[in-house]
Amino acid sequence: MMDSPPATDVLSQETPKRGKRRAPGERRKEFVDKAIIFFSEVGFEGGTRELAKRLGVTQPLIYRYFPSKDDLIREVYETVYISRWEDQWTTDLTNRDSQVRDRLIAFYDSYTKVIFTREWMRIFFFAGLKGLDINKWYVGRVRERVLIPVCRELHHAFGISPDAEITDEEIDLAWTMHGGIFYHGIRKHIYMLDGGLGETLQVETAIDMFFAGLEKFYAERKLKQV
Amino acid sequence: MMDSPPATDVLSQETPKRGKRRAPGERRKEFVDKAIIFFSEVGFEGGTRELAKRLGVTQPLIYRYFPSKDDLIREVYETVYISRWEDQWTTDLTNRDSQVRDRLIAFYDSYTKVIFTREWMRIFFFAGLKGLDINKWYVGRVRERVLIPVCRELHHAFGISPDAEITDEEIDLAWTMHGGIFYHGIRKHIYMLDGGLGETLQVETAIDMFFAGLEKFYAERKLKQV
DNA sequence: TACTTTATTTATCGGTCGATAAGTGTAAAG
DNA sequence: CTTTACACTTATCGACCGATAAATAAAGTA
Repeated sequence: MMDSPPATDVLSQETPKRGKRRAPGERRKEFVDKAIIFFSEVGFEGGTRELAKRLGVTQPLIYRYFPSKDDLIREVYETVYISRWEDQWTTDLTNRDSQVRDRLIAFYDSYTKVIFTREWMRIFFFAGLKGLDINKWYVGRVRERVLIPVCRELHHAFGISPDAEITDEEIDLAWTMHGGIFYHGIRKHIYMLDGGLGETLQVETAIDMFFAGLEKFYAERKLKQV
Repeated sequence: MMDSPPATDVLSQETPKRGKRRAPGERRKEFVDKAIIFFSEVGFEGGTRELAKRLGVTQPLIYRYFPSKDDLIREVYETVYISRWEDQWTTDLTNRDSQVRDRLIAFYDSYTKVIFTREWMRIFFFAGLKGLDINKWYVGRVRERVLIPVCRELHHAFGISPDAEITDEEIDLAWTMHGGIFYHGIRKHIYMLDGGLGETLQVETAIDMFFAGLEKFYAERKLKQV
C-alpha cells in the first residue's frame, strides 16, 4: 500500500511574522525536505538566504539545525540515496516463483518510479559531478544488489552451472541494459524531453534487448548449456 | 606610489612575467581551450581568479577578451558542442556500401572517441543541469542526424516500405541503444568507474541488443516484411 | 503571576565574486 | 629615437556568501 503524503497542516495562514514555534524534529525534517527540492533545482551552490526564504524563515535559523551548509547538503543526499532504497527490490529479484524477465520488468517499473523524478535525477548528477564518494557508493550498491543478483538469476534461467563465476563482461552487459533504461530518465528530467513509448514499455523493450544480447553473448562464449 | 619596484627588471629570467605579447586571436583561443578544461573540472561556478591563475595571467585580463564570464562560458560549450561534431558521421551512416550494423559500429566507435572524454562528458552535464537551450539543441541534433537516419536505414535493411513513417516508438528504441552506450561514458567520466568490456565491445553488444529488440518490435507490429 | 527555556530574529563580520578604472611597460610604427 | 598602440597589471568597488553573536519573543513551568 502506498501511504498518502501527510496532509500538510492547514496553512496556519500567513503573517508568520515572528517566533512561530514548532516541534524541533519535525522542523528539521521539513528543512531537509525543502532543501532537497531547492538544491535539486539550483544546485548545491544555491545560497542559504534563498533557501531560508523558501522555508519562510531567516537565514541564520538554518544554522541552529545544521552546523554548516555542508552538513545540510550531506543530509540531503543521504536522504535521497539511502532512504529511498528498498531492500525488497533485491528480495523480489531473487524470488524464483516467477520468470526472471517478469521480475526484471517489475523491478524496473518500481525502481524508475523512485528515481525518475526531477529531484532524484538532478541531485544524483549534481553529486556525481562534485565527485562525492556517496555517488560511487551508490553505483556500487546497484551493482551488488541489482546487477550481480540479476546475473546470478540469469545463469540459473539459462541453465548455466551454479559454480560458474559471474564475469565482468556479463555485468557490463547488464550495465548497458540499465543505462538504456536510465537514459530515458536523463532525457526526461535533465533535458526535459519526453519519449514516445510509455515508461513501462521503455522498460520492457530494454529488457528484451538485454535478453537478446545475452543469447548472443552466451552462444559466442559457449557457456550456454540448454 | 611608495613601494619601490624591485628594479630587478634586468633579470627577466624564466617565464616572462610582464607584457608577453601574443597574437590576439591565438590568445583568445588559448583562453577558451583552458577554460574548457577548467570549467569541466570545477563546474561553471568556478571563479575567474582561479581560472586566471591557471592561465598564468591576472583576473581582469580575461575581461579584455570576453565581455563577461557568461560570454566566455557560452563560447566554451559552443566550442565543445559544435566544433567537435562531424558531419561525416551522418554521411557515413547513410552510405549503403556496407551493412547497417557495421555502419552503426563504425559510427559509435568514432562518436565515443569524441564524447568519452572527461571534459566533454562533464561540460555536457554541467550545461544540462543549468537548463541551457544549447543542450536541448544538441539532443535534437543527435535525433535528427543520427537516430532518424539510422531508423531510415533500418527500414531499408529490414525490407520495410520506404513510405512507412518512422514512429516515435522506433526512435525511443534507438534512444535506448544510444543510452546504453552513453551510460558507459557516464560511469567512466562522471563516476570514474571502468567497465569490464573494452569500448569497442561495449558498442558492439549494445548494437546487437538493439537489433534483437528491433526484430521483436517489428514482429509484434507486423511491420516486418521479409 | 513570575521565571526559565529556546526558537527565531536582527545585525554584522570576513571572505570571495564578477566587473571596472586607471596605471604601466613593451612592441610596433614613423 | 620618438611616438603611439595596446597587452597586461594594480587597485578597488559593490554585491553576495557562509557563519556568528546578541537581542527578542513565544512556549513551558511553577
